[in-house]
Amino acid sequence: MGSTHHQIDEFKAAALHCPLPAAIELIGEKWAFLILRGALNGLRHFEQFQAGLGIARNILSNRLTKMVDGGILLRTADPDDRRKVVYSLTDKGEALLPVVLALRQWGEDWGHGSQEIFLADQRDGKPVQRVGVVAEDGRKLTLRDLMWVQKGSGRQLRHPGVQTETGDR
Amino acid sequence: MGSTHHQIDEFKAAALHCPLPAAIELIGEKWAFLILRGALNGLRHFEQFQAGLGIARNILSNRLTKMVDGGILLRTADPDDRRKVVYSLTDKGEALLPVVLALRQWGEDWGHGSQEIFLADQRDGKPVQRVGVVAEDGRKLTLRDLMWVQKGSGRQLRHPGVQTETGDR
DNA sequence: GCTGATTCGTTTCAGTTCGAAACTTATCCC
DNA sequence: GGGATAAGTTTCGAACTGAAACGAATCAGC
Repeated sequence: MGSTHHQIDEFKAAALHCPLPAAIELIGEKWAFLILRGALNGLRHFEQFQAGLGIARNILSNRLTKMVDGGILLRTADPDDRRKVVYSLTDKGEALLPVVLALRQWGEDWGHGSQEIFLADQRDGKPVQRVGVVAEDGRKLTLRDLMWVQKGSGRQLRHPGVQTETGDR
Repeated sequence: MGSTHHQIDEFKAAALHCPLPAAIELIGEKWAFLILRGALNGLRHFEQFQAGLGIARNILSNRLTKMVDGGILLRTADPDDRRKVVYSLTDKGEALLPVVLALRQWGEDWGHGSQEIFLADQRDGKPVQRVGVVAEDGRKLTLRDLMWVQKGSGRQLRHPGVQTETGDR
């Protein structure tokens, strides 16, 4: 039972209650994420998503159903044209905006296609701040500034990222 | 050519230069994202990822290679044990922390497994702020507070999310 | 230096998912 | 009524996934 196994166990224990795997089941998939981006940008109908994203119709149908079931999208009949269905974001879906924007900014930063467009505050037209991890006092934090703390006890658990290397013996 | 097609064209034009699809190719996939989470939490070796995530070995191998090729992970020989390989996050990989944290917070907010652990500032042990979209003046913004603006021209392009409904005729 | 265990993969193969195209149903417009 | 449009569903070959077995290199003990 060396350092390695202890670390895996600790990780697995923490992962048991981690909300990430469930979240990833819902939107941690190429098309689901692109559908979400489309919805955030105003796409609302099946044909819009299909033509806009270039996704196969059966896959689109499948993903929309999953996202509706997952509470991200709302499926309603279009009152103006009953052939159409309106897929609109729920509050839960809109709450994913920071995730999408964070990934978008990351992509811009690291050269995955730059952009001649930016997201701005409607009130004054000024660009929004970068999404980031911010301390209570406003300092921008990086991985090495962070630690996990257990609620209640306040016990410090582990530094994410930085290794203790020869930690236990 | 009604409102619908115009909207698709506009979306597709914007999507052409959007960094998201490329970013999603790299980490917009269940296992890649979980590997990233593992790496952010200190996993470094093949066996750690395999046992910690419960991923099939061939898939893990494939994903690690893609993430190394994508510049998110660095593959180095372990100097202390040449059987081992160290997978460590590059700066580009660490820069994904806000994305992971944003998704984690979203999962917590919307009931995908709560957590008795929180991420804190090492300096004072206080929890980090919520990740979000913030205006230049510090106001927290929602989808309806935003608009796209073209760089240079300053031309306002579209409100994300909210529809003009009967916009063009 | 021999033996067995560990680490990081690769190979194999059955099962699942994906995707392009054709098809179906309901609705709209004229 | 007739043609077009919207939202799917069906079909079927290609691609991907995952469990298990296998393989090469290294290590630790003796």
